Amino acid sequence: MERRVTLKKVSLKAIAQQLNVSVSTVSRALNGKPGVSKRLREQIIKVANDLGYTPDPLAVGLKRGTTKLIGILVPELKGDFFATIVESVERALYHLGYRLLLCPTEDDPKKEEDHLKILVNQRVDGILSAPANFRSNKSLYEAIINEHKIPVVFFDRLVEGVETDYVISDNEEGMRILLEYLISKGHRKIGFIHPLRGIYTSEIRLKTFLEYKDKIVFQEEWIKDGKSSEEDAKEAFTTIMRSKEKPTAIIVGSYHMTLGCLRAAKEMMLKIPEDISIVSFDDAPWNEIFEPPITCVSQDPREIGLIASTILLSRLKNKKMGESRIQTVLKVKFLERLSVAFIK
Amino acid sequence: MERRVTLKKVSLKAIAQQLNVSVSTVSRALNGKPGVSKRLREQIIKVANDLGYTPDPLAVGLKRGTTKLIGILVPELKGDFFATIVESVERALYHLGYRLLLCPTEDDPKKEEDHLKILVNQRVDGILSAPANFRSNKSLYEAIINEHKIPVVFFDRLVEGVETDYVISDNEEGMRILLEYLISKGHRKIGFIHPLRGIYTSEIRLKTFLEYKDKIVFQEEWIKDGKSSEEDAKEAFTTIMRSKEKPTAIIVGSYHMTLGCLRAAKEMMLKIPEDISIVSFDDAPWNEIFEPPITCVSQDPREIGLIASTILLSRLKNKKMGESRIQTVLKVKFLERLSVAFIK
DNA sequence: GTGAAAGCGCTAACAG
DNA sequence: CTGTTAGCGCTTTCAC
Repeated sequence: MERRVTLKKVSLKAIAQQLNVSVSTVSRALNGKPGVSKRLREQIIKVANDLGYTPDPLAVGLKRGTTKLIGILVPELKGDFFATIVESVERALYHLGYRLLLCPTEDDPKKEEDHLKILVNQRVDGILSAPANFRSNKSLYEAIINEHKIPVVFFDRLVEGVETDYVISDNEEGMRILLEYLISKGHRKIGFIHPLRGIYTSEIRLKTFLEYKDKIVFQEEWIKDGKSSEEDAKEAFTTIMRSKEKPTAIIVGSYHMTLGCLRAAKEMMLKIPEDISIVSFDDAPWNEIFEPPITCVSQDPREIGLIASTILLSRLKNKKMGESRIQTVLKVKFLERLSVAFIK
Repeated sequence: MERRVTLKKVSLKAIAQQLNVSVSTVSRALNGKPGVSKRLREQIIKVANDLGYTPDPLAVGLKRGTTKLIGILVPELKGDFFATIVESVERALYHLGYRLLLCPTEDDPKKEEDHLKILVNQRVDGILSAPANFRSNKSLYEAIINEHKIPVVFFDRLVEGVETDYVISDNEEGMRILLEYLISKGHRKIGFIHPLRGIYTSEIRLKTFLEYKDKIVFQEEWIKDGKSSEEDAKEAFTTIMRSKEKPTAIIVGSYHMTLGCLRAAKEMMLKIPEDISIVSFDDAPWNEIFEPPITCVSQDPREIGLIASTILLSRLKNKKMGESRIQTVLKVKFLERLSVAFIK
């Protein structure tokens, strides 16, 4: 009794003809609109099922202006964090009939802009975005929200000044935890390899780091832009560790870059934590398996994805939730492992 | 001289009115169709640019039956391999104006089926798929290809018997390399934790492993279904290493599962490779950083994505390439590192 | 070379 | 309750 597997193009018209009724009646019946006799409605539904009817989303979209498409902008997919968020979002939206238009930005505001314009053009119902830059594309986002009335929810990052929903982690707190921990372990000479400048999380973490200027031994050469990439972080790490005066600990601003730093340490035959202590932003499955396991502050990407989806969904349902913004800041979790030495 | 950032709904009609010509002329002009005077065409193009016109993809799709949408089915995003493929595909298709509809299947044929039906319904122009199962959904795929005429390109995996393009890796060869290597290192007691049964790569690797039955010490309890998951692999590994008679080496059928095995080894205080040798399918950035670095056969996800996209693109261009199928089998690369001991 | 008209599949007034 | 009509934005005959 297998369901027909080959759903040939069957339109409202086909159903209408088969029952000798008009297309509009069929439309009403199938959409649960009032104004169709119970008996006829049931017949129509039956025929529709038998024929394997599914509405043409293009036609519906054209007419109704709603596409059941959600655009999701992420800098990248590699490296578990954003991948997990996207998976989580997909699971939350899937059963409600929404589909994901995937837009990797590579942290390039220009590519982000292109994607955004296309999403508007495609008439997506909503947009989830981890923006490439905390300043760029501000007016574009505002136009999308205010003029095109497409709900936008930021996650992990945001664009400063854009009034909309978001779910991010407490990056200040994350940096403070890491710093306080290192200090408590006796470290004063502390370096920071931060993510690509311009990214919201990079700016916040850097800003918070700089607030500790006086509590630590501050040295310009120990602060480097790892550009969110494994290679650049590797180079940054190497440079720092080659300088005359070395730090005793380095804070690494993201999981990709942690890989780069570990690679560099390995090549330089540096023992962690004996020769250099390392702590990192973001956890990953392999962090725990490394020798030594890496101490870090972590965010839960699954939760971020779920919350972002939930917020978007409520906007979608409730077009007129008005000005009340849902802005969530998640606590980070501190995972103490073995990558930090105690300094006397 | 910034480009207008807020492209309000501007249609062909708007342009037509502004120049006092008909909509059809504008359409022709903008689509480079013959039958418009050079002068008029230029004017139209200018006005279109000034107004920031972009064709409505829904309307175009409805009319022309082409949507510039590509569906991509992957089991998951976590873990770099498929994430990198998707990124690579996106980069290849992006500049040609194609967008990705992301469909994570979680290796569930039912979810795969749902996604496929929706993709057909959405009238995607093409489908890239790493199918969840080497048998399921065969007739659905065939219907999509033959009846709906939507080109399908399999990557990494395929569905047996479905006549279409694909790009996969040489899994038999991969398994042979691993096995021969272990044997050359003196191993005879070899276990295998394979990916979820039913997945193409799992079946092939298992089949090839079994062909070595007579050249190794074969033991049922050393072969386990790691279900492509970290947890299941961890449990499988633990069980195997608790059995009375232990293998000296274990082949792990995918990168996720490698993490699980390493975790298990750590918990059981097993030293690699002294207590147990490990080799793995698929490489990952962290494989090299582990202590010891993991010996493996690897495929290049970037290349897989690129080839798959290229094939699809040529199908899209050349609807009538006819029966000639492009079926690519990529060589795997063997990366010898330090996770295998030499057994006298 | 250009315009008018039909229609893709659907929804939503407006009439009966 | 049901059918007719119009139209979403675009492409594509078919006339002129």
